[in-house]
Amino acid sequence: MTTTPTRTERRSDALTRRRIIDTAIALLDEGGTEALTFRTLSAALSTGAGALYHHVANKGELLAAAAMAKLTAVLAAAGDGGEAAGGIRALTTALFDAITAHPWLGSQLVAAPWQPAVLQLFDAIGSKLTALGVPERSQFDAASALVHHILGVASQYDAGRRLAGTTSRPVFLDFASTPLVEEGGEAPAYPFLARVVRELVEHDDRAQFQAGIDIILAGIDVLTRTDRAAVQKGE
Amino acid sequence: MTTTPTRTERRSDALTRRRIIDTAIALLDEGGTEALTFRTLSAALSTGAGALYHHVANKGELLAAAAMAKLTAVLAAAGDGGEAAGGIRALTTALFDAITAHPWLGSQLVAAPWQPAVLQLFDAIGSKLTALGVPERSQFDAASALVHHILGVASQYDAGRRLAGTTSRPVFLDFASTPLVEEGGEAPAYPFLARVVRELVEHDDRAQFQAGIDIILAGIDVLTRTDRAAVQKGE
DNA sequence: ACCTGAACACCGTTCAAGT
DNA sequence: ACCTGAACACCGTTCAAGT
Repeated sequence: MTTTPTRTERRSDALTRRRIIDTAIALLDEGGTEALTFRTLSAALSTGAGALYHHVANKGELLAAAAMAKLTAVLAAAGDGGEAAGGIRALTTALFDAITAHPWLGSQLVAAPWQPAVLQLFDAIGSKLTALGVPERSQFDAASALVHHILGVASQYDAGRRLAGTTSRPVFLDFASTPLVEEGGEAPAYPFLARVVRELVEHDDRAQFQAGIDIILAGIDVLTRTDRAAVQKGE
Repeated sequence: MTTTPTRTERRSDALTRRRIIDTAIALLDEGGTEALTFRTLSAALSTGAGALYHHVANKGELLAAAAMAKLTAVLAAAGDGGEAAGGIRALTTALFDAITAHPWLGSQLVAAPWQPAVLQLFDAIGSKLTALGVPERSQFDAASALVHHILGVASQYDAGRRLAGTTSRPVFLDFASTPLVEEGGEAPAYPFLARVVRELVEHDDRAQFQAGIDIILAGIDVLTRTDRAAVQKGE
């Protein structure tokens, strides 16, 4: 109960980089990207806007740090999940759920894909591919394909959330596809969209995400078999 | 030579939606996203900033219209490319090249994935999948996976370009991966990254993009065969 | 060394006033 | 109906002045 305060952190409300990032995450989780401002953040911390610059370089670095903290927590919570293909599915699904619950995370990963958070994600996926037996020369392409799929879905989801403010998604899709389909009079200008528009509206985001992962995993499996066959033939 | 001017467009410099969008595209192509402002745009058009709002609703709509115009041009220039898997490769590669040459296009597609431009892209890819013989129930997932991969790569590329302003990419990657790898003392914290970091730095973006497309196409092929076998068995 | 908060240099957008 | 351009309500960031 009587914890001895350290020299650097006497009071629990001392302004520190960790506390800034945690508060930023809280604001982002509650109100999305637009809720985080150096003004709202400094107000939440009961300090001046300029004070924050003593602990973070700028807003980009702050967002990257927030994303890194969040991603680390998500990956840790997801656990190991095993080393087979199921482990990759568990990891990617956990990430999808995190992005769904915290859309700002997805948009941040997409906005700056070279940030540490994305590198960590890349590494987590790549390690599992190695354990899965994917040949060395294909691991990089395979990991990239999986990460790109996650980033692509992440961008979709964040935009969908932004849209939700103005109109519900099914309504919007109806609006978006109808003029395209009927344009031109006779033959539909966008035949494929016209045919699958019902699926577009009614589909389950999560199931579709996993279907995409499965397609990529199947492709990776083909790559692995091809490579093994080539090795056996002596090349 | 003596073209009769229409009633609505007497002078060639009349302020019109088409001219606004074309000028916006020119600014974006020259200086990237940050070069397009209602102030720079109105200056380039020799008009007031407020005048633009008589022809476009807001900046989001302007960017969506610019992306749509650019994408339509790209898809038209790419031609049909045939209906087989090679047609999809031709189409996606043309898109990659367009995003490489005009990074603002990629970031705009990523920022608002429900915009007409993305729907058009989705349709173009979906139509080719139909012709390729992908079973009806899998077309949506397959098209989504391909579009997501394109969007994922698009986000990577735009961010890479933004980085290029401060430091070259190889240097940045060295900076980004080194502390991660050496952290912790003995065992590398990011074993996969440490192993493939050379590939990360030296890889060819275009080849990697195509490798990703090939992985997805291989996965789609597996899906197609599985479905055909199921149909033959009677289900 | 850290914090304050007014000030600066931008944005997108609006709107009374003109034509 | 269209255009003008000053004004408004925001941003991220800086910096002299305090403690």
